Amino acid sequence: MSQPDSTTPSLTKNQLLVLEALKDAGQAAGAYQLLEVLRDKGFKAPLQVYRTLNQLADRGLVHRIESLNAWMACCDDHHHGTPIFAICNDCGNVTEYLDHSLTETITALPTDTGFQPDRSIIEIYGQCGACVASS
Amino acid sequence: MSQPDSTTPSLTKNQLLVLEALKDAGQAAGAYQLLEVLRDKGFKAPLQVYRTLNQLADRGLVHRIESLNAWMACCDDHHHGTPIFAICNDCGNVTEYLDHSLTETITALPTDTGFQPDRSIIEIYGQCGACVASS
DNA sequence: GACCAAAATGTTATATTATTACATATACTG
DNA sequence: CAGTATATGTAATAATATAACATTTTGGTC
Repeated sequence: MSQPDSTTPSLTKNQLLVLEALKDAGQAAGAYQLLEVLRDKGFKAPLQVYRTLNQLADRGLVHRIESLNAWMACCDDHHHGTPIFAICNDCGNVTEYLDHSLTETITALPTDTGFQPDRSIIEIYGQCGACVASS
Repeated sequence: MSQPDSTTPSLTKNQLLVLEALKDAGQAAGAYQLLEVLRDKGFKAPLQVYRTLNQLADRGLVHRIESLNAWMACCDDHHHGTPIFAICNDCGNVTEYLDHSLTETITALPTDTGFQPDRSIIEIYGQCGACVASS
């Protein structure tokens, strides 16, 4: 092998910057929110952020939360399977879960109609443990 | 009049117009797309459409497809349970499914962390039967 | 190193989606 | 009818995302 590491083969400078900014955020963050943080590092336009986020998402290093128009660093660099997000109505915190059997159940669902599933989006809203406890 | 029918208690004029436009579309449609259609009926601003779509969604008569920023008329006026959408990568068609047990499985998932699920979003991308057949 | 091609990046402008703020009208309740 | 809540109208603007094109960097080849 010529690559340094098969799970993270040479991220570009921008990819490292965006990934780090997202990890630093500690939570789901919007593209413009990341842009503000990254201006210090020389970022100037939204497209720089969007492009990089999409590149990282293609590698499975970040996920897009569709219902929030936000992005989150993957919980464990480069897993397989469909991530499931639990989003708190009160504090807004997002937690990523993985459940292989659930992924199978879901993707199996529409196949009786000939539908061939590819990828799926699962986002669950509710009240997180901490917010339940303090309410 | 009091209420003509407990399942559809007196929709307002705008609600009827938007719901009909969405049903006529026969597919998921964006808010601005609906606005164009509804200009004939006197609609002039996006907010008129968004407001009405949200009212209809609250009643369960339309659903929002988060990953498409689009809206769809409910498959069977006012069901319970989480709708599941299968979206074709090729033709863009969206089909709504209902699966009560799956809804339970999903909402049960994060409860071991104290998370109290409320509502969930499930959108599956792939190739629909028709597109599989013709490819 | 000189050269080319491919990929990545920079930059400007613009498209698309959604909401805020406030004015007006309509419907329900006592 | 008065008062209130809900629905609606309208204008302005915010928030999110992409198109189009210029430039730079990277990686291979001679």
